[in-house]
Amino acid sequence: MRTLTRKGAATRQRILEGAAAHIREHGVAGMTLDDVLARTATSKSQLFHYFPDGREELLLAVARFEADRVLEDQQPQLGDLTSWAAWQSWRDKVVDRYRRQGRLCPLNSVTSQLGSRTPGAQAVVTELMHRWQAEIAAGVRHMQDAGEIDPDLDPERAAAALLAGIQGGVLIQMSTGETSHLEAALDMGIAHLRASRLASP
Amino acid sequence: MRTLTRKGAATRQRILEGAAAHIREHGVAGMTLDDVLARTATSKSQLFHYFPDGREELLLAVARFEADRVLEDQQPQLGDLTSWAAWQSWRDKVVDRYRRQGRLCPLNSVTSQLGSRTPGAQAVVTELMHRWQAEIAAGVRHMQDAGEIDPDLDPERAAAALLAGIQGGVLIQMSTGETSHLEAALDMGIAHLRASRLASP
DNA sequence: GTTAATATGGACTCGCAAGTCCAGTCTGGA
DNA sequence: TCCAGACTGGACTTGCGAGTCCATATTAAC
Repeated sequence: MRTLTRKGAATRQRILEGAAAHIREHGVAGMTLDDVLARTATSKSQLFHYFPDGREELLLAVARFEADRVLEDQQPQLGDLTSWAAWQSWRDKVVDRYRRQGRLCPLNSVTSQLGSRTPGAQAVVTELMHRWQAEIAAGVRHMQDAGEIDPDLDPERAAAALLAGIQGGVLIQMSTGETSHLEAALDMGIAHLRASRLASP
Repeated sequence: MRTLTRKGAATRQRILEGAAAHIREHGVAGMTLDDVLARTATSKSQLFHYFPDGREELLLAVARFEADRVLEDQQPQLGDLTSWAAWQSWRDKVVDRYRRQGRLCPLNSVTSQLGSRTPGAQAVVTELMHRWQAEIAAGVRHMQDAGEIDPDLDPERAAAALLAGIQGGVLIQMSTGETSHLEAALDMGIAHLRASRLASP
């Protein structure tokens, strides 16, 4: 794949997005290469032309694609956690995003299929978590500078806890279909940040 | 499968535990029925004799098996959250359990394979979450009765948030291999409970 | 001890889905 | 205009793994 013509790039993108859409609807286990071909009006040779390593490479590309969407979907709020109102607005956006997404999490689906071999999938998720945590931590620091959060609180550790709550809330939603755990985790996490200033002298 | 002889029950159990062990090591995607047969010294006909619906039924049985282990592994601490020391002891046990388990979560693996069809798998997880949350909530109520937690706090909601933090911490550990998020979530959740009494008048 | 149900061995079928191959078409630059 | 390399169609191979079948062995109850 030395160079891609405009047409080639478009085809590659069509395959990628078609695979992502199919996975969002049916999960990874319910996706066959032929499904993707049918949905995107392409042929086997095209798929292997743009993804020489076949299914595995395609799944990895989907993982990257979905990982990027996760953070994008939280902007601009996530990048601007500079007031309690902004935090609340971000919280609502996260809940709304995952409520829309429904019971299937493409990223979890893909990574748990690729599993421990193919370290690439885990690397994608790990990087996503780091970037996500960094953005939250930046918000915590900003509120500390504004005197709204106890300056002794470790921003990274607080962000890690909040992030874990989000992940768990989404995971539970995948089984129960309810977002109540996600909401409880976010609300408790934010409440803890707000209360920290009062608790410390 | 009207009645099982003692020998039959033992064989069934051997197959079940063999499958569970294989999944813990290689994930669901890396498990074939022949793998299980080889590992447990049984034959195809035996597997289909005890699990007439084949792979699907076996996976569901593994899910139940693992779900039971999750709560058992937290006892007796989880059932006796009656002092802050007990909470801390439970927290340590949870972290230790998942640190031992490593990067593969059998339950997540199984449910994400069985997916949205086979509602049974989701039901198993949902029930596990409910029981788990109920035990935590009981601990919260106990501490409220003891005057150690703000009585205005909703125990179920607090338990839901704490549970979400645990799930997310474990999920992140599956990618990163680190338990730091799990620890941060637990510590923050418990700290929030402890601080609640001080915050309210 | 007889008999009916239960337990076991292992060969066989069969379909699916990943991946290969080659022949043919299009595109862009010299 | 021409040609090298990019793009496309689709038939074909291949292997794997779930599930079936039947013959045989074992158990338990009477």
